[in-house]
Amino acid sequence: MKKNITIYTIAEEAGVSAATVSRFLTGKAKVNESKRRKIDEIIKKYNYRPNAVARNLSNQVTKTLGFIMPDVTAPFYGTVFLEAERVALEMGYSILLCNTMNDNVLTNTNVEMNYIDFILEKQVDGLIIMGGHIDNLRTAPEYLERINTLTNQIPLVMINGEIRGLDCYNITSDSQAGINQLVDYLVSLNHEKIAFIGGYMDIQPTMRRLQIIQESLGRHGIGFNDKWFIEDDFSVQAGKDSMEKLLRMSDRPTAVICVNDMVAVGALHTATKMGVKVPEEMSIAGFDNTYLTECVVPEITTVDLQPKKLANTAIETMIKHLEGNMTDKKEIMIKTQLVLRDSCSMAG
Amino acid sequence: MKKNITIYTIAEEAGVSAATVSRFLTGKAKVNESKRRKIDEIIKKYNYRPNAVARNLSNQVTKTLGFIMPDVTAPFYGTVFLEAERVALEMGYSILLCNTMNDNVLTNTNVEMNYIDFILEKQVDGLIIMGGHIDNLRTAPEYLERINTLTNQIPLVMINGEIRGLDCYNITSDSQAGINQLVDYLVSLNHEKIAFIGGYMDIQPTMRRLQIIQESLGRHGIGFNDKWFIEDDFSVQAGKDSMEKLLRMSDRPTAVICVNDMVAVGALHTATKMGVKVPEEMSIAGFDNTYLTECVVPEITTVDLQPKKLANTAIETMIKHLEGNMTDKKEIMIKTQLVLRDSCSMAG
DNA sequence: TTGTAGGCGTTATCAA
DNA sequence: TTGATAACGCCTACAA
Repeated sequence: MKKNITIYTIAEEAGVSAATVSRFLTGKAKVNESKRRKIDEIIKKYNYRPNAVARNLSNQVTKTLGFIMPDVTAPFYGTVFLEAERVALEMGYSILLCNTMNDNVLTNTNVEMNYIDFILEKQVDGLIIMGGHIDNLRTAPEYLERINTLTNQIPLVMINGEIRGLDCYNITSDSQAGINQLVDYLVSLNHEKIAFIGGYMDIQPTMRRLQIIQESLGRHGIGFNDKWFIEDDFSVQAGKDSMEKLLRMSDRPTAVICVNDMVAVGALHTATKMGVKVPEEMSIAGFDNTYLTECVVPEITTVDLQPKKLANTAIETMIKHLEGNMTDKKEIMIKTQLVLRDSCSMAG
Repeated sequence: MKKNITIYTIAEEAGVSAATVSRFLTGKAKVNESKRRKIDEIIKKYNYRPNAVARNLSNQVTKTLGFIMPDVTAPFYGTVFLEAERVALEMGYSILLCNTMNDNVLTNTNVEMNYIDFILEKQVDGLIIMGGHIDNLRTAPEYLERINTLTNQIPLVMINGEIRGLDCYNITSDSQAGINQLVDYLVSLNHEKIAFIGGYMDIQPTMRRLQIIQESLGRHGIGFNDKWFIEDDFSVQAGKDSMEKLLRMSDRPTAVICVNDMVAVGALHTATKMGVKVPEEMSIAGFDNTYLTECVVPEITTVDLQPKKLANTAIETMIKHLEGNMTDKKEIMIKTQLVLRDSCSMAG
């Protein structure tokens, strides 16, 4: 049972009080030059590091941000997280990450709620939530209630969440612009039979995208065939399965917009395997502009959601808030933009 | 400045002492049924959660594991992390993740060393390190020194690290079996001109894999042409560039083993774009068996490193150690295995 | 079964 | 500029 090296160990050996060592450590008050050197020496001798737990308790601040998301493993989420971590670190904060993917997306909100409690117990200074139940159209009432009380307990930033009337910051991808560009582009390529695959109907981003597509098509006087909305999840496998369904139809679309790049990659995979040439016989477009789009041939045309921008806006907004530089703007939109690659061409 | 709700708030209102509330919370001692109910009621009324920071300080234990890796965004690492998080959570631990990717892989070890200090300050109970400098053949001496002292400060588990003589647990992929299978397979397909691309020469996994390939080929009486080892990093782009170099050679290999799946996907991308048919004209194999291999056409033959097994072995070993159920086995090998898909065929 | 008191490692206040 | 001392919120002997 060897004793911990604490600020007292250092103080004693340096012949000063703990308070002085503390001042040396925080740099918040002057310390005599000679004592300063002595303290520094002892600290090095013991390889002493201040105990962050004690420090946090004393300061009532942890310089830690909770980050809840479905799954870092998905390229889009991963990119957002990595950038968030980078920016946070730069600003002296660290991130406590929780993946809720194991939670059932459509029903059980227990995991996510437990995570929230779990994170709060750790006394994070702020909480960032991306994706997940937060944008489920039929969010369980008790969950909504929980989120609501949450906003009184801790500063909250939501990334692409959709719950209205919540007292928190919302960083949102402005899908409108990107989708309009995409639809205009497809129409300019003479596509009129356009499908939309992937995503759950119950979840806002899915519905929202579909809606905007429909409106956008409408502006060109083109209708959307409901049969060509194939609901599934957000995975590569979903893309594979959905594309297969489309290809088995007697009346096929000529272009497919996918709810994200993973689905797009899956769709491309199936089309290619079934001998349907992309883009000659079938155009495919994705969402997110993750690195996946550049892994496959043809490379996939997609809508860039600027994950890094999303991330650093979220972190900076949070930290500004925490450090008292309040922003009055609670709603921040991040532009999206069409990225042209090789997976779309003239409708056959 | 509203007051925090503490164990005292609860105690007072429930008409008991803080100690009793604490007992209720930890369940480590009996408390009278009626008081028990009263306490429970007050806790619910205030939505009270014990402060983990204070608890950690008091217990001298954080139930938190530090996890250092290069980049969660890479599918292999991401999978390992996610599984680690899952298992840890199940066992009552949480994970503090640090990505060192921003650190320059070949030179600067400062970031990684800073991360270590940073994590130690947070008083994690154990540290898990995967990839990174840890296996650089020419690790800076001061870094080695740091790692060495580290093993005296905190339990350490390394995943696929390669520093010898360190007093820590090593969870290592037994590449041998998988690679032998792969080489045997390629040779059985009549390949004799086999290339190896991606990875840094200075890093153990790269060198190790190359070595095993050479030995394995040797057993078949086949030599390895050094010109066909193309050094680069571990990215998709590396695969693209390396394949292009190979294809520009007058004397081309007929099969390419890639240091990981990302490189393999990149290699496939370039081959396809340059009109070289895979696998008919060029066989490609990867490493890791990440989901990427099933995103592309043809799907990629690869060596499965069992990332989940790696992860839960690491976590379980660590927690067993922490909770006193010492294991004497410090070196644990995880089997690897060839996974056949569609990217290899008979040498033309 | 319960309460009191001291400790976990820092920081901050107040005198000196 | 420095040193005592009292928080910070919880846990755990020890005593009752």
